[in-house]
Amino acid sequence: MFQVPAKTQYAIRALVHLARNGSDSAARIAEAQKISPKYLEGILNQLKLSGLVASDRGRSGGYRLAKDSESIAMIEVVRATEGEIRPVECVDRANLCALGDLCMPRKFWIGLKDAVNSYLSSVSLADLAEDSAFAFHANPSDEGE
Amino acid sequence: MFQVPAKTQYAIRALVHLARNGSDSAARIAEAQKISPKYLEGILNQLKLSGLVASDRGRSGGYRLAKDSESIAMIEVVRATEGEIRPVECVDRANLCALGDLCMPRKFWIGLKDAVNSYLSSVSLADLAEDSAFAFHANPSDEGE
DNA sequence: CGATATTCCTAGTATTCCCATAGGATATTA
DNA sequence: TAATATCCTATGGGAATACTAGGAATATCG
Repeated sequence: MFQVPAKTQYAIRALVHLARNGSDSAARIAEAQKISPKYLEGILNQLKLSGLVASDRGRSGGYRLAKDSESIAMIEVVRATEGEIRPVECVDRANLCALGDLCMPRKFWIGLKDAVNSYLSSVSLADLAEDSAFAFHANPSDEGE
Repeated sequence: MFQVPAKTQYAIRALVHLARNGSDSAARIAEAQKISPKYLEGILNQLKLSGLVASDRGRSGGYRLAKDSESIAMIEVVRATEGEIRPVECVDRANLCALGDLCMPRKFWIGLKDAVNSYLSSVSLADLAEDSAFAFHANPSDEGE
């Protein structure tokens, strides 16, 4: 469950690459990050449409971050590639659910959405770009074996 | 993103039905909950293998909860239908990731996993079964329109 | 005993989504 | 003008999802 699509993982790695290297072409990012070049092109375009990166065409063109990595929250990246966090359709449609009274788990899903949104909002691209070993979480998983 | 599969939604609704009604056949649960009957059969079987429900065959058989609804955490339900929460493959494989140094987002994903696990562990089936309007979350979403 | 109602098991299928590839049009610059 | 980019559209393979179908095994009730 909650398997993150390759597209989102690629987007994140590409953005970290830009945060660290400043500016680069899609082809070079793809090579450095071991991502299918043509596929990455489309992803970068999507990130551009969402305002996360800017691009320049032509011979010495390429992509760069459209704003400081500190001010890019990871939830923006996820929204850019996958849209809004929405465990079930009815979470953000007020009380309109086709199931009516059968939709008793709705508040439960809203709680899940809030938990995920809250975490993704608390981490910035800059946090990922600095490669020091830091903890994102309060209740760390077992790492010790 | 994070779209919850129909299977998991069905499992939850079926379990709430059992928590409220005590015991029932797959066919009647399916009818009451508007779920494809044959599909639900398989799901209930899966829940049985995970130890969440018990079953009796034969004419007056059916399904019932294998333990109190208070002691069934929602994470158990999710694990029963979808397996472990695992945003990316390498989250629970210590530091062994095929990407090696390129896997800088690993700690980020572990943090997400922890956030989701923590929430799903904090809610019980009993919480869902009582139909009073209660809040599962600390930072509620906008509900006001 | 026999009809009925149930769970249990296996196989198949239609659809959808994801990931990637291909080819080229458009733009910029050295 | 040649080279190097981004940008745009279309397409295909593969996997997963959500069912569907048919029946075997099991228990109950008259």
